[in-house]
Amino acid sequence: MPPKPKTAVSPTREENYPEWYQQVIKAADLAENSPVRGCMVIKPWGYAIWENIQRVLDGMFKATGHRNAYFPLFIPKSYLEKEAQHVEGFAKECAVVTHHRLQQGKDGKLVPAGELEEPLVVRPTSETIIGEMYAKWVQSYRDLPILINQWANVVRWELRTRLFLRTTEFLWQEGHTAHATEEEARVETMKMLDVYADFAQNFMAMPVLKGKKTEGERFPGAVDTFCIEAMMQDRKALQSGTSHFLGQNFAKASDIKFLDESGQLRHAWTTSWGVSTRLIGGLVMTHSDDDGLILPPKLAPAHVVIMPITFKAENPGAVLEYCQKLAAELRAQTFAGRAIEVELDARDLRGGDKVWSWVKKGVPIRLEIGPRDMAADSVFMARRDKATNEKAGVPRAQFVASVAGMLQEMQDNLFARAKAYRDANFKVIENEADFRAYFTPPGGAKDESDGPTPIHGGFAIAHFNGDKAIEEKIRQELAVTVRCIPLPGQVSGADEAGKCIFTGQPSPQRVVWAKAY
RNA sequence: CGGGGUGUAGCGCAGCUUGGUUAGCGCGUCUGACUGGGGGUCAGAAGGUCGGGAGUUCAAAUCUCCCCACCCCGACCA
Repeated sequence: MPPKPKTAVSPTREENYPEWYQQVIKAADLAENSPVRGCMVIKPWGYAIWENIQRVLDGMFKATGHRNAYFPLFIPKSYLEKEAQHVEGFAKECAVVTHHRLQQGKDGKLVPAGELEEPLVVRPTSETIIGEMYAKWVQSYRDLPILINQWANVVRWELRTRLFLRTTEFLWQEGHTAHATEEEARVETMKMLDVYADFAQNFMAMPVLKGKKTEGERFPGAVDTFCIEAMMQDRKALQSGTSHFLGQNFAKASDIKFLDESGQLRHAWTTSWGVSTRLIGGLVMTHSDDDGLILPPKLAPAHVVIMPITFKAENPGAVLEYCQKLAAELRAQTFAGRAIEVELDARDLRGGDKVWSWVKKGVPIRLEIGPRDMAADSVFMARRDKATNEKAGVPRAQFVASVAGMLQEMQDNLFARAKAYRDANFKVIENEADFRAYFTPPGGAKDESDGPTPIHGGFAIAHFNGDKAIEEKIRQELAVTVRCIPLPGQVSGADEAGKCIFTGQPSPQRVVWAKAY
């Protein structure tokens, strides 16, 4: 029997970060791998987080004038072929439906039959089919803008997958808008980028950088791709949301045309923007520790868990009743615009198991309530953002009155902690030698073929003149890429001109380099 | 699709080189008792086509051949 681990999750982040990530997901019961390779089963606790993400974002989309609709899962192959770069970008990872029926074969097994005249592609994204519909809906400038979002699943046949971060099928939302002018479409692109940044920082408590992608990292078919980039605890970057200015590329491919005020026939300008279940991976890797998940209160499926301690109570029923009454009191409180969510866990489990199960699930506040607490009319409280054994008795009334404030404080603490970590691992780099040293792990391991490399590096802020060949060379040699060209004011010192650290050529500003998911 | 590796109980593994009675171990699971505010102890129980097929042999988890699946690395990616 191996020695009992000191932490609820093993290995620890330090020991093996990728494995730790998997173990946190398992310990928190968020999701598991499915029988279908590369696809995941999102379990209730994980799905509840997604539902909270959906609820908040959906409200933000509605508030910015968007409406939900739903477009088909299947896209005729010919649609995908309309935009050249788009084809190139997605063709290699499409699931294709070629038949519509199964028949019993000679050996009794089912074989596909009824071949389709035109194969259908399972959507990897919906620009093409939505464009096709918009072309019908738009005749006049009076029909614009169209501001639509859809919540859907998409399939990208990835070769290497990781729960939440990259799966063959994933859930997301994709906004698709069409506008009469370039200016309006550009404003829309930036507006939604701001919505994502706002959501990431104020709800996920995940600091993000807003920036623009380089040509190589751009969405296939887009004119400009903007992104929010977050730093995980292994100091790698996670692209957490994207907003694309598509110019007239898709409007031309799908023939979205309208007559303007002067009677001129013009192509519309379109945008698209999305975030996915990958955000849950970001949530895990931003806040969690070696005891499991830590949830920002605003997205936690439960804010408070109450565990009645009834084993040596003379009257267990009274303790339970006290807990139920407390739960009702708490539910009457609001936090961040919704009722406080309370779990009352009266399962017949040993105390330790029960407590640790909620620690691992990341519930912000845990209450253990036994006869002694009831007698004192108090609660015995622990917070997930503090040490597990740091518990204290608090008078019940005081706790109820302060719970919302405490949750907000935890939300703020998580953000502050994540931001401090990110800022501590931001480094302005002025020459190539320092750059290479920064991204070379201790011990000098080149890649991860001999196991995970120690946590190292971070976000490097360095001048770069945009040479694609150099970007590719750095990617090959160091597995480091330009995560984004930060928008003005996002990174202090990034906006000034200088010289590219690789070529010495003039560079208009510094860009953000990092290893990425 | 190239290189490497692994398939034995729910999970992790031993056994295989040197074939030999009812195939083991750890964890987990279930039941009960004692317990219990840092995940406890004891007793008992369930659970296996040894990835599949063919062959060699008196005898195959073990040797041979074929097939399948999965994992890791590379190329590609939200």
